Amino acid sequence: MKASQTPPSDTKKINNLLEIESIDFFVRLMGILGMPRSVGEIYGLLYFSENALSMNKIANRLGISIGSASQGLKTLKGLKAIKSTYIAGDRKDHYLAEIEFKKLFSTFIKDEIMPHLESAKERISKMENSLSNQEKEEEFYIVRVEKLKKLAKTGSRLLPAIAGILNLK
Amino acid sequence: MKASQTPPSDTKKINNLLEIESIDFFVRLMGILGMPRSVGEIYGLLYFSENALSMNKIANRLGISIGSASQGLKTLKGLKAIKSTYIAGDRKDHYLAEIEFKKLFSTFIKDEIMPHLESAKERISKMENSLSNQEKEEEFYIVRVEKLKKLAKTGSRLLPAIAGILNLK
DNA sequence: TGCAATTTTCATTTTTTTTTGAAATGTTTG
DNA sequence: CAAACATTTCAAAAAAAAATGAAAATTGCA
Repeated sequence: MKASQTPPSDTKKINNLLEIESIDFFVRLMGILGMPRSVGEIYGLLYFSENALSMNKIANRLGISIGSASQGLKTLKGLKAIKSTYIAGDRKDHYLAEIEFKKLFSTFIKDEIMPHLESAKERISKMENSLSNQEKEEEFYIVRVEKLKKLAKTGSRLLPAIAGILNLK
Repeated sequence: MKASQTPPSDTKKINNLLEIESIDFFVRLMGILGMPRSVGEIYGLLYFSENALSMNKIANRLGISIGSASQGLKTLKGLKAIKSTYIAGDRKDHYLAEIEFKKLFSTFIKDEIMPHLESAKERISKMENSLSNQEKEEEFYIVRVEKLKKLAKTGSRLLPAIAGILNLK
């Protein structure tokens, strides 16, 4: 039990306006990316935390279960949105926000969106195969399938390009 | 009651492989955009339908309630992903898929994402205001707030740019 | 205008997703 | 290596989102 230096306020529930706004902000942002509330909360808390926080502190301050905290941290690690640091003389893992958002977004595109594109291409092939010989002749079906192929192609170009742009800036 | 021309197969449940694949495809695509299953189903059905379908036919073929169908069509109209056509001698509205996806995506960006950006900017201001005088001096807080502002700015540039690219292609 | 057809709305139900927390697993060090 | 601490897992509970369907509103035409 270390209690030498007063911990700023890491131990109790979130208190100040800044944290509340930050959490609110990231809960919404993560929400757009389809991430659960807890993921946004954790990131929002870490974003304005000057020192690394352990899982327990995070769960305590946010008032969420350690199960949620564990799961949320795992997700954030996967997105490369946080990093762990080792704190001398402490057994626990401690987490810091990765503040380069480009990393978060490009990981998101690469890991969450691109795989969909791959399976989309397969499904488009299936559609082509399931066209009857009659349908294969019809302008209507030809155009629809072409459009889908073009969509997949555009996606395959555009998404990595976006991820790339993010990595420059 | 009109029954002069045999309706292709609009009346009964979805049957062929092509429709199944199409629905599957668009359910997933709409899912990525955070839209409920019914929205993807409706669009997927319309996408390979050569003739316009009424709400009732849609609900019937998909086996969903008219409430869902109504709500889903409303969403799709909002996204400009479908258009209504008038069919002579029929009171009902009939719907066709808008196959220019660019329209769908740019509407999505404009209507679903950009508004978030606006409120994000407000929230960033709130964070700035809630910094204590002490915090205002600290590098740490200055950097974090700056990063957020940059994020908002990048979003404000990049998203409309993407919508623009889609509208050219 | 009045009526029947169509669509929308919305309280309720169903389904899906997220959270919880206790047990299992893993890890460090005395 | 054992025991104390930390983390993960996962079945069950809670919460959130979506679908249902009947009632209300709207629409168009006779």
